[in-house]
Amino acid sequence: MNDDGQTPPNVTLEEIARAAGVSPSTVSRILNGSARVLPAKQKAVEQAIAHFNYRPNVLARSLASGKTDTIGVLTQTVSSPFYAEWLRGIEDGLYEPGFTPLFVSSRWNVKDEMSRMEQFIARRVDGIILLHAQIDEASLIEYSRHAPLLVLGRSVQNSSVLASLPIDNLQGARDATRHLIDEGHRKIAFIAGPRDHEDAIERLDGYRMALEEAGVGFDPELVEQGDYLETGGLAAMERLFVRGVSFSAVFCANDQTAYGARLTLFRRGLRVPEDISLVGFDDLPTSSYMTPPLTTVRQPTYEIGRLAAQGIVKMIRKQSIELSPIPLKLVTRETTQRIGPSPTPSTTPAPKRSKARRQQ
Amino acid sequence: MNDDGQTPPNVTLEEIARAAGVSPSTVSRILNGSARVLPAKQKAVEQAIAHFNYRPNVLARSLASGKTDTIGVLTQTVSSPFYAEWLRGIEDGLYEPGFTPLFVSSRWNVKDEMSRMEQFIARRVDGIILLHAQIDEASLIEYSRHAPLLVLGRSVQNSSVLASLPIDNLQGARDATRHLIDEGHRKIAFIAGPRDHEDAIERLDGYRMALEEAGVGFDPELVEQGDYLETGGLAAMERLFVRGVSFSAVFCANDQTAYGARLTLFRRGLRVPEDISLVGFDDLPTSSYMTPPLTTVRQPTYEIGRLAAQGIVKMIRKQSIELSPIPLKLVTRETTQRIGPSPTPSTTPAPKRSKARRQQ
DNA sequence: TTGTACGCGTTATCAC
DNA sequence: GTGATAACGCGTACAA
Repeated sequence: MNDDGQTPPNVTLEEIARAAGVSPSTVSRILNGSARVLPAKQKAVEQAIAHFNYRPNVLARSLASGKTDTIGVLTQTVSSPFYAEWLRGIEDGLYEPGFTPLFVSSRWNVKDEMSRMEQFIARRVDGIILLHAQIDEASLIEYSRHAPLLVLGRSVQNSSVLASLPIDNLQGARDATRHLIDEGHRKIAFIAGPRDHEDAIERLDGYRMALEEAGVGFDPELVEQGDYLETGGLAAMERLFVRGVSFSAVFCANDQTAYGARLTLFRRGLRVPEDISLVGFDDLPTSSYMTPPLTTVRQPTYEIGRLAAQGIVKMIRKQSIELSPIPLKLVTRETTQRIGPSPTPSTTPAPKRSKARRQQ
Repeated sequence: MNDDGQTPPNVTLEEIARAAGVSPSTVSRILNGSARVLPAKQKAVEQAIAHFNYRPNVLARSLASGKTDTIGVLTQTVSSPFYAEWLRGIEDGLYEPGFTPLFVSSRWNVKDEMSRMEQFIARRVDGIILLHAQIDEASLIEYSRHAPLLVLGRSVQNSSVLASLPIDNLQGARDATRHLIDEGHRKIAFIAGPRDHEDAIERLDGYRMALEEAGVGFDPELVEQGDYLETGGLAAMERLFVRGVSFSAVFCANDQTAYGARLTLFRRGLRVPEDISLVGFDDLPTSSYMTPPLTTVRQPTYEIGRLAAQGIVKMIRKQSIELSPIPLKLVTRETTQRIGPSPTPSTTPAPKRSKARRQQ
């Protein structure tokens, strides 16, 4: 255990105290600013700290103080471009109040989600943010006895230690579909997300609702199953053609699905939007760089992430918070186009051009 | 401090011991399997654990044992699609050996990088993986005295506690450029990455080297400055046109840059690859879904991440590791096309079609 | 095989 | 203001 040159020379608070000729408590006080100390001692300690390059042991500190300044963040996968923005927002929002996020992925698996939650509790995180968690509500309540929980993209029975920030997928999908209808489309296909995803179901519902509200009627034939991934969109689009159904527009449950669908259209030599209009959902950073730029429903993920970070911190500090559902907004770009007998007798409506949106 | 129904009912090892009628050390032994215990006691303890829903306090455990089973992962930004794959690989690779990654972003800022390193050390992580870190080598060596370091995308003086896994950007860029030359291109523009990024410089060098090797010669006029982001690619491409230089192909320092450049081409009504060939670098998951699918240099990021995870674990266990530089491979898709007087007297070469590549 | 006692590095509660 | 002293929850020699 002696210094062989390789052993980490981790200095302790006690050694600093000895070097500075004060007691450990004084050093601790200076470190935390928890009380006034004579300037002379203050200086001596600071010099010792600098000299030995002392770094307080976070674990010991947490063990003694009972708080870790750590927030567990349960995401489905760190690698999805969609979650990435959320994580960035959370990280940024947590930075200023001095908390560190602990990101883990559960791979869309409820069992994994629960084991990750156990890990969080074992690590004594001060709070937890869950993204699209599928854990049942009873378990959430149980977990919330250990640390405040903030659930994103879902609605649960709120309490002082369990909050939720729902996202209005239904409204977003309805707006998008209505936009296509307004542009004259009647045969609008839909490529759905995973059957067991709450938000995927809501988006399907929004699509259906808009159709019915407009008197167009919902046609199951026009719906194909996707999986929120590019491959799924690609295959679903292909099946739509193989089945021979006719349509002038396609609404995809998310942007990645739209990317896949767009490739199938390209393969088949169909133009977007001249032949087929295309709409996505999420507004991923790259969607404004699709060819042509994708019309989609924007989810302000980064901002939501920041909101969530601020929210969980407030909960930890036992302050009350109120979270109103996040509204989504349609971003009209260039993959949609008016179709059919135009109400106004224009000859060839020029394709609209919205300015390219900046990506951070 | 009494149970008011809200206080986290965190059971301790000692309470388990009392409930099971054994000593704390016995419980500890059972938890860690560090010694044989009478089946009867074993069972009693396990029942108590289940009954009280006991979860060992990770902090206390780490403080006592001196290891945290945690790996600090310093990334530049969690939100980049490029890093996302690395992180996923790292997380997966760390899972089996029982380590937890601690992801933090330094936002391409050396000062942030160093403060994050301090945090890692303060948290007593068992090892650290750095992605594209710009910290000077002397500091790295200093940090490596506290925990083994593995540096990705860079080459440093290796030791038993400091390893690096270089990525051969130069070779990748050279291959890509050579491919364009082979296809008959002579005027090949290049949109560079940030001036202070080592890999960006290497890619520029590879481009230049290929040109010189082929006797085409390097022309500074054909080089524009980008920033590895879509906006940068968009603007750089635009400047290329404004400056009036002529070219038949564009090689972008990374895929995101290519996305931006592609949009400018679209805006100007130029077809890819019929009018201009386009090549990227990285092979992001969405690049195979670009319209048309992007020819690019593939970096096996996920696999590199797994390799890194395994590597750092070995270093922690004081096993020797050997990391050979990662070769990159050109993936020929549909944004490049033969040009000019074709050596073989074909009339109109049909655009090549590679099968769409799966994403994860 | 099992229990006791101490240490891990801090914070917090006391007196002084 | 400052310094002992006792937690914090667990691992682990050491002894039994």
